[in-house]
Amino acid sequence: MNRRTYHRASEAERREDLILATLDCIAEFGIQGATVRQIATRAGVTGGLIRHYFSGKDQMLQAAYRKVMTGMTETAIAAAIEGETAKARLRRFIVANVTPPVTDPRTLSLWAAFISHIQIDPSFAAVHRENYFAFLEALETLLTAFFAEQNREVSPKECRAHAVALNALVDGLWLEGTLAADMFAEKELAENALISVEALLRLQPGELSADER
Amino acid sequence: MNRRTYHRASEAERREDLILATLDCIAEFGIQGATVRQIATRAGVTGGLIRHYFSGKDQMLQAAYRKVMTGMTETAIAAAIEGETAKARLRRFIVANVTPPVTDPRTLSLWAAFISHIQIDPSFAAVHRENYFAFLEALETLLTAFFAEQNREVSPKECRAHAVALNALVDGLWLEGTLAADMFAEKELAENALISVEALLRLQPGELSADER
DNA sequence: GCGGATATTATTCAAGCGTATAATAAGCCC
DNA sequence: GGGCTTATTATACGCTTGAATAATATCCGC
Repeated sequence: MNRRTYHRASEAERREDLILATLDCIAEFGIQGATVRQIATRAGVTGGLIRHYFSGKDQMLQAAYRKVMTGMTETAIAAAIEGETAKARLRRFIVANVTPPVTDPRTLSLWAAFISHIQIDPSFAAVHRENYFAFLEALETLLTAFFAEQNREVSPKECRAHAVALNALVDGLWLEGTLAADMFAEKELAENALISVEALLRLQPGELSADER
Repeated sequence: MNRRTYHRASEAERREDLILATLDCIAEFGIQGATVRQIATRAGVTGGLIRHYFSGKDQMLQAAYRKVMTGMTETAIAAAIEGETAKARLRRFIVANVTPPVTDPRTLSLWAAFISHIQIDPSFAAVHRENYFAFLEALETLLTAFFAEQNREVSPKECRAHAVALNALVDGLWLEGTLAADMFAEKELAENALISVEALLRLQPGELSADER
């Protein structure tokens, strides 16, 4: 007859906990295994609470998707701004995307689970689109600054095409490197990424990849 | 009291039907919506039959995963062998991977749904690995032949690195082009792919992308 | 065309699902 | 520290799930 004792948390805190628990469950059991009860258990609460913070399970999943994507993009952007020159910033951005914590099997599982829902639920498509544009724009900005720094004239159209190709390469290496992590040493993947990027931009070999710090 | 009339199909035929129905359901309703009953309905049979051909739902999903992946790889390989020179074969292989029917939202949904299960179920990881190797090896073979044709000496190690980068680029463009199909004209994506590949291989601009048939 | 083998249907089962509602413990204000 | 608000628990509900079983329609060899 005795109820569980509990702590009344702040709204922000509780929502965060629920979202993190959602991601844990999806990563561990798949989107099928991420049930309301499982998530609640993981968050240390009871199932009913979810409906107090979200209008339903679907809306919570969507919030979780946002969290994953902004996490990935922000990690790479944060790494980039540490660089002192445009070249260094570009370089750091690329490397961050093929290096932990971005290359993480768990993150990839989550990403894929959400991607597979894009065609089914339009609200997931919107989240994807937001983040794709943010990533592409970040890349384009880095590129434009880099070309300017090199006194190299590149039309906006070319710049966009380069951004699309770089985005593809980075995404692809991220996939490969995370799914077949045992095949690549951590440095190897980053090295390949830099060499490939300098080739894509028609730079001199070593211009990005040479081990300058 | 009257039972449905039905047709006794051959094992191969029935398994095929069930697998196709499984893919339909995953694409349409997500992996959550791909229930035994839904799949059976789609295949025009009743639920119980699934257990007659597969030891369980999971094994059927795995068979469906195999089907999707071999389909994608084989389409690209089939396109490649039509080429007369090594260069043409490489070119056709690349283009096929960023062109319908490979760039198809449905295929991407399926692919992503399965990818998200790799970390959960080791048997899915095995399927992924098989196909990743097959794709990488196909690419490596095409590349080796191409370099030989060009009388260009490239060490096996370099060749492998190039294959990894090309694989990444192709996968990434496939993702981008399929998820944001409205942003790219069909030719535009293939054009970008070819220009990027020739850059990655340090070829002369236009060496692959110039509109030779 | 008949009989036997079996592919397929029909039905049942227990478990788990997302959601709704009512009871209650927690913590802040005065 | 007593009362009010409400975050949280507890419980119940109606459905759906994957799987197991029994009944039966189909078709092949003869």
